[in-house]
Amino acid sequence: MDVVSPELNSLLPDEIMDTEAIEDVPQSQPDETAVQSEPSDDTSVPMETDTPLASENLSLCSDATSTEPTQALTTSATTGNPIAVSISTATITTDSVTGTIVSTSGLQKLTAPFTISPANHQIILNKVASSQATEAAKSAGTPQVIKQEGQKLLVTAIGKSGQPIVLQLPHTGSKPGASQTSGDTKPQTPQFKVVTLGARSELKPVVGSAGNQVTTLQPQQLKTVQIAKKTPTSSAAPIKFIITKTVNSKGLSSPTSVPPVIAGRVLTQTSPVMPPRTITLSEPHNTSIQSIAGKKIAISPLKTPSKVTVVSVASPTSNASQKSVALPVNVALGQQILTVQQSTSGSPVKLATSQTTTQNIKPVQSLAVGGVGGSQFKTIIPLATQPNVQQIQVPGSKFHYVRLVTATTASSIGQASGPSTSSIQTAKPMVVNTGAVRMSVPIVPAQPMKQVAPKPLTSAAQIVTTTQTQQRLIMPATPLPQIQPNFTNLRPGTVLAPAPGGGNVGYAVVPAQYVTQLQQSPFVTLAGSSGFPASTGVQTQARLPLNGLSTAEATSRPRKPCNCTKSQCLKLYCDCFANGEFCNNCNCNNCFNNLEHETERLKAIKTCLDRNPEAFKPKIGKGKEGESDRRHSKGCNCKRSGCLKNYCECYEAKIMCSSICKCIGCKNFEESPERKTLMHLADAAEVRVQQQTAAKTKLSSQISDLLMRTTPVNSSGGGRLPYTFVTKEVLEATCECLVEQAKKAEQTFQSQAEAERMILEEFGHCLMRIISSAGKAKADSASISC
DNA sequence: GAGTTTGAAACT
DNA sequence: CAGTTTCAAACTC
Repeated sequence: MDVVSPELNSLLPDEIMDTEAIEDVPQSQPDETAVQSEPSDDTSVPMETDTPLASENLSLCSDATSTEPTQALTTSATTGNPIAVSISTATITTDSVTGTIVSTSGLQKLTAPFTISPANHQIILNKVASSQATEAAKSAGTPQVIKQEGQKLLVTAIGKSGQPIVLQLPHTGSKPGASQTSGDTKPQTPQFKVVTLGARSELKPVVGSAGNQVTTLQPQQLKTVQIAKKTPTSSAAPIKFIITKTVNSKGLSSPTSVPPVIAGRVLTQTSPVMPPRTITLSEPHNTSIQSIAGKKIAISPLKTPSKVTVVSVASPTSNASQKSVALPVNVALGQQILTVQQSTSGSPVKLATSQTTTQNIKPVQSLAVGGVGGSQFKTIIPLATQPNVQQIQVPGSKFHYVRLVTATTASSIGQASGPSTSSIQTAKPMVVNTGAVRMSVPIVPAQPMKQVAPKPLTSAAQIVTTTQTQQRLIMPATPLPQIQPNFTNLRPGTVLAPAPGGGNVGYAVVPAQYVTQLQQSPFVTLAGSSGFPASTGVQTQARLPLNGLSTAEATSRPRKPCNCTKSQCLKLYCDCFANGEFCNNCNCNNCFNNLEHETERLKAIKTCLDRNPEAFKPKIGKGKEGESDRRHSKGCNCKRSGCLKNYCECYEAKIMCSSICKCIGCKNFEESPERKTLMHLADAAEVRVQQQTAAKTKLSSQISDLLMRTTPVNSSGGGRLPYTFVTKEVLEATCECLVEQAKKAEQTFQSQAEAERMILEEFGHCLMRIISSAGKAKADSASISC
């Protein structure tokens, strides 16, 4: 299936996005369990793409055209330690050297022969990002280098610490959007695919050089990379990735059948001759990657294993004990690298990529799921580097969500330049206003995709018109039927996230403040800063659609700041916490509901969920027949308020008590006269307020208008009020008259009372003269007009 | 703004 | 599950 149009493919940026995947070791922290996706854990919130894919395979395969941009997919899994993977450089040359190799540490081996290509087409992933380090690693150890022929693939070390990863990207010869024709000249050049998975934190950069082992690949091969998600629990265990490469040559008929996938750590390409090839690096259980036809990416950690998850998150702590959710999926299409990293709760992990590398990295992620035989699914996710990736934590959810700042994918387009060499650097990611954030909507597996209406990007330069460049946030889906937000109504910056509570969550709106906090958080650092402007998103405070409020309602009103003093904002007493929000601009004391106390917060979330799995679900459910049937999920227990005060959750939600309520003396029912009276009073009060507001507005308008109209005008005296004639000069003259009159009284030795009388009398005369003048001017004006 | 009331959440 | 305590919001003055 072609999800992505060829044009879109052409738009794919040449740059490679730095990717990092962190996997935590679950063992160290007890808290982590709640947060991370565990392989077979049902409780985890599934993150799904809008459209679930049937296959779990992620294929990064370009169509047969050699012009396809190379794609690199990298995923690294660390064991507890934060991993920094940086792609320092990616050079693509037109050389069509066949072959790629992969030699990783002993565990991973590529048996398939590859021709070794020199330094060309190399992508280096290194933790440190220093070239020196890479060199050292190279010399010292067993560098893993995968070289492929033109447009071919790179593979990376997986799960081996200390193993340098070198990716060599065969050059396609043309950048997307740029002169592609040049690349087409080599039809047989196999398309390049890069897959790096499961690398541990200790990945050492290795520069792929000619000397490395190479397995020869058949030219004209279509390669599909499949990466399976790593189970978080297997921290020490080698990560298995599935990389499927399907080789397809343009000229040759690509086999439509998918080649057998080889699972295991070992990358093998057995028969070089065989056109389709599959390399599997994956763990058997979970594959987090899926392709979505709708160009949507979904992350479903647990429940829907067959889904593609693309998330890049910086994990908050440097703490090695963190668990990491193995969501990392990297797929690269066309010279794009998708990096997914997810960390678990725990302390924030800082991901640092070398400056050098980050510069060259493009913030675009592309996910391709693929079909064999040239079918392509592509999901392009613009990723921004460090400032652009932001972590979002939702209570109850076991995932950290990443907010992707919009980046322009079009950079490649703008680059008319060099087909032969596409430097990753060329396109600098444009950080678009955060308001343009686009999110993918969590979806229940069976549900149709939902997506937030894309918002036009406003980035200044290098913007591709394609909508796919927009940012998206991927989140787990949960079934909250009552919350079927109209996503189009969401404000920019609003993030959709699973309602905490897991299980059956439908949709939840996560306030953009999360993003804000994330932005502000030092922990959220993805790739090294490439000088990208930090996203300065508008922070809309959207609330979870609690209390039966529609999303629009929830988003339209700002959340009230809490005033918690004793709960540390980590109990459901705190509305912020209960709504799955971080405290922001609150009046609370000793607040732990923030990123700085993520560990405690996650623990508290877990505690709440243990106590009540529905704790974070909206209390007001939507009835079957519409809003009128909205009712409190548990019912209220009011005793003294008659359910006619805001103490009552039903009344507060503007719904009537139902049979499940246990309230005493309830007056909050349809026929209740008290309720009707209250409603009338409320309505009357509201009307009164509105009227007052309108009156004030009108009065203000009138005053303004009056002032405008009465402003002295030089042009004519028509319509001018008498006082408008009291100009400065007139005033001065009047004062002089009065002073003169005072002097006169003084000279004549008048009494004080008489002096005052004389002055006042003079003042009266002055006024009369002013008024007379005004009347005369008005008459003149009238006569003129007539 | 301080104090009181209220009922959900938390605890036993 | 019931009773009690804690807590923060709602409310009153």
